[in-house]
Amino acid sequence: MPKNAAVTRDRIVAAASKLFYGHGIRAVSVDDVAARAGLTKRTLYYHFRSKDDLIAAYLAARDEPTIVIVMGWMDAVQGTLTDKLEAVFAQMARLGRHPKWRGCGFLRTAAELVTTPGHPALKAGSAHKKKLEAEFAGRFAQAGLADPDMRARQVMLLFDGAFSAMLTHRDPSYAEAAGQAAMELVRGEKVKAVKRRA
Amino acid sequence: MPKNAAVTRDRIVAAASKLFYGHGIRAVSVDDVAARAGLTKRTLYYHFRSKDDLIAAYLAARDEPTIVIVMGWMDAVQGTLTDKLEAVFAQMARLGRHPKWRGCGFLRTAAELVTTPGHPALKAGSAHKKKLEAEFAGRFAQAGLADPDMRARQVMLLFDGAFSAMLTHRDPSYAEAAGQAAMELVRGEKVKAVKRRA
DNA sequence: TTGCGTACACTCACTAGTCAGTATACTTTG
DNA sequence: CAAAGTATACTGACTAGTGAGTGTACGCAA
Repeated sequence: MPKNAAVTRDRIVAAASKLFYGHGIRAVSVDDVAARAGLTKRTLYYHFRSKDDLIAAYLAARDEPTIVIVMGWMDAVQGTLTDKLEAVFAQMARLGRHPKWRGCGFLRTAAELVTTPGHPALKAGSAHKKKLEAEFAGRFAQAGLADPDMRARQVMLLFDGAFSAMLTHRDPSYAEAAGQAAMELVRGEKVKAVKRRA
Repeated sequence: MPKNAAVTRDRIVAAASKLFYGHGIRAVSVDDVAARAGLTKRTLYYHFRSKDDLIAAYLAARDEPTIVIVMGWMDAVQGTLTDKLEAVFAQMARLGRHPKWRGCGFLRTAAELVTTPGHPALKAGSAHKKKLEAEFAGRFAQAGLADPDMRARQVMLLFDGAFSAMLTHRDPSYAEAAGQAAMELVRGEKVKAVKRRA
């Protein structure tokens, strides 16, 4: 029974997402993805030109939902900016405690594909991180920080550092340490913005 | 003419190091390493039990030299602690500008081997990062910071975050941003230690 | 009845690891 | 001290399996 092409495609991406995130890009074969999606490799190649295309689709599918989740953590908290930042990193630590957690899919993909500079998945990863940084910057600007862009960048560095350290040491407390640093950096900056906008 | 075993072993590790760092663990075959070392795969398997052993040897060989380099950056600077930190991250940015730079070998290996929890290479990676953190903590304690361990951890988070962001965006300026954050965190802490030690 | 979506069976290159055997150097023994 | 034996360091050819990607045929829907 031929299904709607978009539905099948989504099923393939969902299978790829589970496997690529869980085991890594190179560790997962196209056959594995096809089997998990419940169809043959030939069908997969009908919907995707190559494995590289599939990898790019995997990260593209993770972009928006990830940002919604992280910003959801932030916006769910009623309180000061530092309260919100604390929540973000606390939630990150919570994720890190889950047995199926395998770090940041974007960073791990960047690490694996480092030798193929123009790869669409790498562009997707870079764009994703920049979007997240911009979201932070927007929140920081609204809260009146003097240099919201700089602070957003610093928080992103702590964010990615926390991912890396949690992965390296399998210890979620690194996320909390990162949260403390983020709070401290932002606290030192508060309320200066009123003088700014000339 | 049979050579000294240690010499050959070192040549294999050197070849593995170049290839694993340059292309990634899974992207490099045992044949590739053997060819680069100028011997046959069978000889490589005479010196190493498995590819996993070779991976572990690769990271083990990078541990000490890496720490010496980073701490060398720090100790080479005559000046305040913040001057030293600025230098560390500036040197990091300089590395990132090199065309052969491929991020942090330890972090990339951790990302690739994430599905094999007990892997000796992962332990080596974790131990390496902890050692570097301890080196920072030692310097911070000597400089009189109130909580050198916490600050060292925060600096390591920025350090690994800078690696990740530089790799993601191919932009060394992230290391400089991380350096600014590190300096700010440490500056807020200075000289409190005199009151501490009860 | 066209063409979209699917499956089976296949290619060919590559992968970790092994088998059996060899040349050289060191050690033991008559 | 010379011959025989043994450990060391090494090789080429191989196995058994996996990798991405493809040629072709078939069924179903509009």
